[in-house]
Amino acid sequence: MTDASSSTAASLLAGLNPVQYQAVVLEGGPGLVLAGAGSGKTRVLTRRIAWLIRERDIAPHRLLAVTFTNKAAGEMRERVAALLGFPAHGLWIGTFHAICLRWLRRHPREAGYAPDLSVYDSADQQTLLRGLLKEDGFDHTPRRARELLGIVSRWKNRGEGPEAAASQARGPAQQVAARFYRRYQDALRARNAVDFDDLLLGAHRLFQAVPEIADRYAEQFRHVLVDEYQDTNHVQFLLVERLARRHRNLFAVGDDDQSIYGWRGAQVKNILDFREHFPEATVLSLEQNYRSTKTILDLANAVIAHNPDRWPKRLWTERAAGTRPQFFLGADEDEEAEEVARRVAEATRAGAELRGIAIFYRTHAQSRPLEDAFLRRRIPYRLIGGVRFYERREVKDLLAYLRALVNPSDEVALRRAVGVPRRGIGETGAASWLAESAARNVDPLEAAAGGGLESVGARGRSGLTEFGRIMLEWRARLGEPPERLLGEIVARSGYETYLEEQGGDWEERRANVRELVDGARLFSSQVEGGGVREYLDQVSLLTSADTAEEKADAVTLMTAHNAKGLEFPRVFVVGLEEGLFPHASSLEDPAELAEERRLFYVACTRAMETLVLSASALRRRYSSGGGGVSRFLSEIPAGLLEETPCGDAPRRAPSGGRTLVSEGEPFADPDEHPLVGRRVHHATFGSGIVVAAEGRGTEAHVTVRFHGGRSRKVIGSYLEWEV
DNA sequence: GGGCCCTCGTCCTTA
DNA sequence: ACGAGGGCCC
Repeated sequence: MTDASSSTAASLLAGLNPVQYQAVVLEGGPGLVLAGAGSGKTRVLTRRIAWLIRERDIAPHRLLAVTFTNKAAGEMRERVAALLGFPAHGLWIGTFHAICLRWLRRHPREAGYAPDLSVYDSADQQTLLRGLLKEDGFDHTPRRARELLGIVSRWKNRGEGPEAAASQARGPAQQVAARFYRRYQDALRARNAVDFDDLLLGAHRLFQAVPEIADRYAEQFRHVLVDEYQDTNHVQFLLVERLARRHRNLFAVGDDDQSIYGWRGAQVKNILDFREHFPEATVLSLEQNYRSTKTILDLANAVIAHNPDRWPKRLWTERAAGTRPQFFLGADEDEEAEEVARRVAEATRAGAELRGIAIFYRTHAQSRPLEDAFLRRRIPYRLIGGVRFYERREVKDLLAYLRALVNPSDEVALRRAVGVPRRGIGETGAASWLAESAARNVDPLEAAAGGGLESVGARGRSGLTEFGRIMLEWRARLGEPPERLLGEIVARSGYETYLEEQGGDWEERRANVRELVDGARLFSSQVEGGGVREYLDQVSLLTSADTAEEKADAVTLMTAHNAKGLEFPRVFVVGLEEGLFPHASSLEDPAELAEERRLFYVACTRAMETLVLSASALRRRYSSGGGGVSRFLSEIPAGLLEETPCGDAPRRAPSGGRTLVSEGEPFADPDEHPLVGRRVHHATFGSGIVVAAEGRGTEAHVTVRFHGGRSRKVIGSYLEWEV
């Protein structure tokens, strides 16, 4: 489906089915388009924007389009330009977060912030909250901080402040969260910082506090278009409702079956109640799927049918049945991954392109065995998400310098910057420095440069003074392009030398540092007037998909959440086990379980031609093998899924890495080496994994699940044991 | 005491 | 990859 550029009006409407057509040309009030998976909603959105600009003469700056990722925004912008034959300058298109940040930058005072505010990512949030918890003697483990931040985030996404939270907090965790909600907000404000939720909330408060500003935007935006409407939260609803109040042209596109962000406050309710909020709304339903073969669609439909409270619809296709989706069970995660890699290799021998193949999993931690398997077979892959480039330590270290320069109140950034490279200022020294600066009401960098801080020990003082001086020098040069300042920081802070001294994978880290500077250079060359502030804004709102290398022919590995909105000819969904997918934390709650099922539905409906599902009998980290295969598999009607063996030949000993040791050896100290879970090799049956054991030493009777899922009881001494 | 380096256990999903 | 905890050095 390529939208070729053309200059005739008809071409904007050509090739659309009747409902798509109606959606593109919808006028005179709000519209909700229920767009099933693969029903061409991106096409509808881009054609509609182009149509409004060209056929209805709406100036681009009077259109606001909200997308779910920056990448989607960029692609949509390009497609619209291609349709129009010229770029739509001035078009407001981006994620809610990016657009809200833009408003906060334009009206910081009215929103209650000083200019140059910092955007805190989840790591910064944790650093901040953990500090507060520690101060008050509360549990300040990362896990606890994450839990509390999750609770606070849900309040924020409902638009509830600390008071409302305090009055409704139930149970010990919520009460602690409510207590620290206020303090956390105060701490953010003191640092002139916002977290991701505050971006939305801040814009909402801005519109409430200064209705004239809201009215101005509501007047400006003749049309407001929102993609992935099922994943909007209450505050986002309030924002679009406010912006569409004047012209009533809210155009929402979404699919209640693909709502997968309930845990961060999204409410399907926004779709289900659309008619109540906008009684005059036109509701259209896109039910023809153009993406998947019939069997894949049938499978997905069968699973999602197990969810209650759905907007009634039935997705259909004209496509042929195609290849029946397959399932296989690996003995453990390594074997499962190995089988995925084997099938990928097989597909490429049959002519498949690697870029058309994707592997989806529930959690990032599952990528490791897959990466290993692809590395062993020398199959190129690209990993989306996981440890993202801009979350790497060396990258965050250097960006902390820029943040601290831009926003002198950003203590999280100041502490980080002063600590790397080491300057003799540790946690205590930094705390004294910042406390004394605050008490004396002086800028921390000025105070540091002055060298007169009494509370900082003699040993760290010279390092701190030097840090303050150099930072002040750089701060005076904030008008320079980001790459020049970054380059300066790298060179004069001695950061690369520091990396080298740290050893380990320092060369890779140094490469990342250089890539960071190159990225900044690219930014300045592409963004007009793109200074350090704009650069920081951009990197703090990047999505994991934004940094992916597009051109490479490689298999794509990502979480099912990241898969939303994408499609691939060949899809693998791995790790289908109770406790993993559905995730253990969802098993108690029917609503969360339904969301897991939607997530599985999203994963399956990405597939165009072939779909392979898999699980492993034993998994080291999560359900520890007790969970069994996912209930979602049993929800698939018998005829729609073909059970296939996992592998055929006994595994050859991998070259390098693992080694097989001779019989008996691991039994030298059986107490230190539990037998269950060990990988073994048998002369006749091949390799497998121990699932049960009786006795110990060479006399042990062990049950082994071999390749292909067959289990056998054998004597320990007949096996080679992998270490 | 403070700074810093080492090892070891833990990690769901994200703008 | 990150923090906690232990040990070493100033």
